[in-house]
Amino acid sequence: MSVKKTYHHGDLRKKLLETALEIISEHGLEKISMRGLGRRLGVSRTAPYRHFSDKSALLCAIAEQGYKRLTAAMNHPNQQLSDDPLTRLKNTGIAYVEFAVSNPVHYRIMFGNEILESKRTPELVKSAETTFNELLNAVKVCRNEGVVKPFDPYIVANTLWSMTHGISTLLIDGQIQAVNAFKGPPAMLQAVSDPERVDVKQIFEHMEEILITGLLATR
Amino acid sequence: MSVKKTYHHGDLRKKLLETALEIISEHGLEKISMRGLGRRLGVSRTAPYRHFSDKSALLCAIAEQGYKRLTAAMNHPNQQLSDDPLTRLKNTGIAYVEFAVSNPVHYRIMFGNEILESKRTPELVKSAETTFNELLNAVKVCRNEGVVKPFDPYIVANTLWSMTHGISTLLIDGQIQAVNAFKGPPAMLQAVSDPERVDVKQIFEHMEEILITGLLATR
DNA sequence: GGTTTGAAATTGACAGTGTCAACATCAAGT
DNA sequence: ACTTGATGTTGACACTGTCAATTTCAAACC
Repeated sequence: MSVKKTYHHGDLRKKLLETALEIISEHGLEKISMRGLGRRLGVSRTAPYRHFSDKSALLCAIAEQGYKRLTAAMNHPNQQLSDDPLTRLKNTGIAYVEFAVSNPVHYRIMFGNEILESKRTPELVKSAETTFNELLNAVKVCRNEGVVKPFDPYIVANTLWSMTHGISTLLIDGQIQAVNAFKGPPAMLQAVSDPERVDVKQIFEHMEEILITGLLATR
Repeated sequence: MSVKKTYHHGDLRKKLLETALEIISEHGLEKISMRGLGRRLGVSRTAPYRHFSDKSALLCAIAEQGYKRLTAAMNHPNQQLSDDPLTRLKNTGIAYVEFAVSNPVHYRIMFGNEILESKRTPELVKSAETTFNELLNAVKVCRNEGVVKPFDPYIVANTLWSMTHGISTLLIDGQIQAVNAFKGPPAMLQAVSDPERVDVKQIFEHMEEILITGLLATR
């Protein structure tokens, strides 16, 4: 297994993405740098620029990858077994949150402020749209089959997205008093304090019940 | 009105916070720098360090200010006129979103990834907790008065927070296809494409209706 | 097979950053 | 008058993103 030291790396682009994710997982999003990336890969400091015009372009590529994986997760056959469109919608939501929890690095890049809106690549924009349309379709099916009130599907989709995104954020990095908030129900505290064992389904189901049946007391 | 050039600035700390907000509003969050701040204030590059141990500490101070204003907005008498606790809860939500829309710089710092979790100042943590407790209390009152199903108040509060946060994010910078999503209902398109005229109430009320009465079709 | 060419990788350079350590200034209290 | 502690300054270090000019080399073409 000789390590041949060629001038041309071969598949630097792929390695760059891989290594970027490694560095971010290990040392945090703020530590990633084009130069450091080159250093770690035994390549010059500007070599990465042959594959990504920008630091922003690198992050866009990671985010794009994230959206594609997210879409795949939401589409995964396991999520779509049921005949009931509402169940499928719910499973889509669970898949979303599960993706966020198990891919926090991607998720943070996808929805953080590191990528300026003006610097989003067309590919990134497109894959984000695809993801959203996935959710939107699930909602539309529910509506067409009459299992859901005839609200505007866009609004419903955005509501669902807001909630799942909210849960994801809470789970990933306990914004504001979120972590404390979860101290209420013991099961959730455990879930949060031991991220490896988050029972996404359980948490999601609580919120989902609220969303489906409504908050208002029935008297 | 002579400009006296004293060695000691006088109220540099205050000026630093003000100017930081200016710079971020004008040039974006990624352009803020301790050195630039000193430069703009006609002071040396390390002078800001006399008032904020860190760049992170500066951002924490801004975020803290944000939480305090947010709490005040949620507590504002105008929001709390009604006798109906559910109406008051709803008004609290509206106040939240309105705060986010009219203080996007603060909001982004409060909920962005710029401040590492490990670097949050105790003051920041405390004011964030206070804000969350505000919401939590509004929920508890609803529950105690029986206008809301007896769900766990922590979960309800987190659900509400997720939704309001989601809307706020959508309104502030149109994540994923959010902006397109709002193209559905014309009123919302207008709201989003002309941020000065966002009718927060209208948007919030759609989502709020879903949350209150539930998504499920009543047959 | 030799030559051309274009992608990939390199080095040098510039301007900017956060932050530390040593130092200067000055208002206020002893 | 003297000390002192808070505030502001300068120099320095090790980084960063990114540009321009340059080298290397594998593959395509005659």
